[in-house]
Amino acid sequence: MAKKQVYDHKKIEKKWQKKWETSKIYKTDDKTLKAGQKKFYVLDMFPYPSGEGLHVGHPKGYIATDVVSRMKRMNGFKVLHPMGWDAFGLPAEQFAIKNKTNPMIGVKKTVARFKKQISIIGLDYDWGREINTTDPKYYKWTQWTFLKMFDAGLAYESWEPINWCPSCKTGLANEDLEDGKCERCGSVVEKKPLRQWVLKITKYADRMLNDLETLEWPEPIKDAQRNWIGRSEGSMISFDIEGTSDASGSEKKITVFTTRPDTLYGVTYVVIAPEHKLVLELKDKIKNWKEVEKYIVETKNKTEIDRTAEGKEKTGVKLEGISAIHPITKEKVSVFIADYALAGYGTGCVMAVGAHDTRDFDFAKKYDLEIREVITPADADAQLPYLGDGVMINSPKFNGKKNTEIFEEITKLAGGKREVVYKLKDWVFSRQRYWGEPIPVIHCEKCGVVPVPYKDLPVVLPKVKSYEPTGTGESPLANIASWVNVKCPKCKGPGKRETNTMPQWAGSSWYYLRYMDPKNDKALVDPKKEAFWSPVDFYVGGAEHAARHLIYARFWHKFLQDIGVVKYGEPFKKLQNVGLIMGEDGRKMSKRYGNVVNPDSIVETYGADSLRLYEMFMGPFDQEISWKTDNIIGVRRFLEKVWRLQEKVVTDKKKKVDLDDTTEIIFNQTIKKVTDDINELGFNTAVSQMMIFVNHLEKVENISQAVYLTLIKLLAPFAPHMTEEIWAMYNPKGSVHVSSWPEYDSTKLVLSTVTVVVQVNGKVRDQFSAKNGISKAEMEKMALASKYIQENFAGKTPARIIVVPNKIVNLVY
RNA sequence: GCCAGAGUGAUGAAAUGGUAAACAUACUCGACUCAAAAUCGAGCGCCGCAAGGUUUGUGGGUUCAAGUCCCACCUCUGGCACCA
Repeated sequence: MAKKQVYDHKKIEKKWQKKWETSKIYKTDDKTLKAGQKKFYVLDMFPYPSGEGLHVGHPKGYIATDVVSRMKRMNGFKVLHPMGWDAFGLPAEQFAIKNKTNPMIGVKKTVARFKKQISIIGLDYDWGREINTTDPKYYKWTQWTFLKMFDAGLAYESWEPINWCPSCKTGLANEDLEDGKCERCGSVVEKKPLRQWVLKITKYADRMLNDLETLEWPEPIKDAQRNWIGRSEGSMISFDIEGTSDASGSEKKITVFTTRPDTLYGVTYVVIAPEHKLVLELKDKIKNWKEVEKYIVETKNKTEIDRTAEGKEKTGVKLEGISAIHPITKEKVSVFIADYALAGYGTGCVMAVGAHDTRDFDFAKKYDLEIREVITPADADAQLPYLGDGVMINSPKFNGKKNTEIFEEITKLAGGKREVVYKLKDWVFSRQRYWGEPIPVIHCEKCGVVPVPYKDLPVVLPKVKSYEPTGTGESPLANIASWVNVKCPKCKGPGKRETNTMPQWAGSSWYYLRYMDPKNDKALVDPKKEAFWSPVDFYVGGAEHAARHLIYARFWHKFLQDIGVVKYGEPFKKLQNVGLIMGEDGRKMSKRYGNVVNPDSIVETYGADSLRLYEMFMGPFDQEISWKTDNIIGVRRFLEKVWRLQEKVVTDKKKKVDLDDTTEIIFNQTIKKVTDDINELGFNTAVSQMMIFVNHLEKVENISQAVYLTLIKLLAPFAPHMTEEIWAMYNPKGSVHVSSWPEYDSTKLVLSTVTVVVQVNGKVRDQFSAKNGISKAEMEKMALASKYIQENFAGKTPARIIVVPNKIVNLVY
């Protein structure tokens, strides 16, 4: 190659980013969608555009999806790789409060900044599909889906307690609390019940659980979802409360849910959650009511964090004067309230078996209650509480049986029934804040809750003077009389708009569908486009969304399936988590620690291609790794080596360049490894394989154009700018990014000569080279003839010989 | 407390049960240079002058062979809703 140019990343990257923009090579073509076409929808969890801008950790996932999408495009797939903004939520609102400007303005600025930072990295997004959850044209459909849920009876109003800071006069999320105190002002946080909109996500618990099996997700994430949904099979069993029979003779009951009905004979007391309504109903019979009431108040003022932070120490109060009747033995058992029972799970009541449950054991020990063993452990040394399986004792009719085999029978005997219970709670879907989608309903004195007619959507967020919380717990929207007061769509009488807004999760629960058809004003998504692109083939984002975002989106999707908007039952077929990039000091990148590195400066100094390559090379993709600017020089050197290889490329077509054996093998191995590794997200090893190949090519005198351009193709997804520049030198028209992905010759992956290791008792002692495919017998012979064996074991016959073809002969003496 | 993940050179790391440390950074020495940078070459787990020995958090086990599988433990990271 005659031309000797320096690798000038600034010039090259600017030039191609511009060219790609004008040539639109990354535009997703959906004019002609046919069923048989290969499609690949690859998606990043879209960012919240904060004022701080991007640090080098953010683009790691974007670069990975970019590498994958570029390879898929070269493989002949129709690729959908979009980007957008999840821009509702607190930070923009707080910015607005501070600057007294509409959050829309702040969002515009931060989006522009983010987009610029993302753009200089050279990602192949189709920006024609950019979406923003705060755009009324977008949230029209968020509101539309809410109305559909309302129509389906899945949205209801309920009084739910929130964490309330009496000094800031706002509601707080659990994460805004520190030891039960407001993170910002330190006041003790109270529980305050507010009227909320709630979505019946629990209706989908079973489906969400079962369909997990169909997903190619990391097992830990599936586990997190299973735990979040928390299905348990158990028994509902009732204990009569002594002396509470009414006129008809039936008594008040304490109904417990238990996963261990087999331990029923071991019940020595019963626990009711302090906030359970049954406690109030029993008020007149409780002799120590004052004490009980005090405990209830204490519990109420504890936040959930507080309640859980207490760790092992169990507290509770005995309800004096109250006894429950054991449903089988008819024995009297005492009744406690204790905050380790939660009203929100199961029935809110627990049957306590000190001998076979850790919490019950701790509690029984503390209050000196009887502990009655009903299962003999398989292991005689086992200590109480014994949680495992065994043989029943102290349980008439069941003694001698295995505990695992009596669940049904004992439940029946106790007059109970088997039931399935979920941990999953319905989704509290309203926020008393300004910066969110207005919930599209109207409250009418006569007609009650009336949905806004579909034709009136979107209900646009009005401009207000103050974005501050009102102090009453209501959204700032409540202060805008002109917006709040409307006619009831039904009776035309006076009505008031709902002033609660939706949580940030709403917009992100379905955005992947909007990318398929971003400009559609008639429907959430065109059914043909949905049918073609669904599901998302590959979804990448942080593991912190394992439970919340991914549960909400799956719920939302399944609802849309039920009303016929989507056909496929799951939104995200394959999921991969990005490992965080930490600061050089090993801590999270944050302004607070002063360890933030911006991509802009790295791109300036080393180039976007080096940044991309480094983030892919630095380690396993899903692992958390510390950033190290010093190490970028390694991938930069690699790119320069690739660039310099041009000097060895033979362009004269008459001159034939033969591949020597070794080069040919490494060449084919490299194609295979890079292809396989990208598919399996082993980006770091894909890069190192290319390094090995390039290091080898440096030792070779001449390189054929075909081999060089194949290398360029393999490298193109990682370093799109430099490879495009090199490609253009040999192919003035076209782009490497729409060229075809290389294939390897599977007959040329192994050298004709292999090194065989001679081991004695598993330790390496000698080695010899042999022809690839050498027979086992031949290997054995050569091993016995090796120098080490001759010198140390001559004449001795090994007790055993293990031969691993082409690799190892292990002699056992 | 529960759930999940991770412990390998100075550092980031690699390794279908089959030669541990590929690739890269840092470092040392050398070549080129008046010099420096860049580049190239050599070395680089630990002990040892060497021969050799030894090494994947700790302790056991399975196996001809263990970083990899099993059991127990320790440490770190992330998540959590004491879930009956």
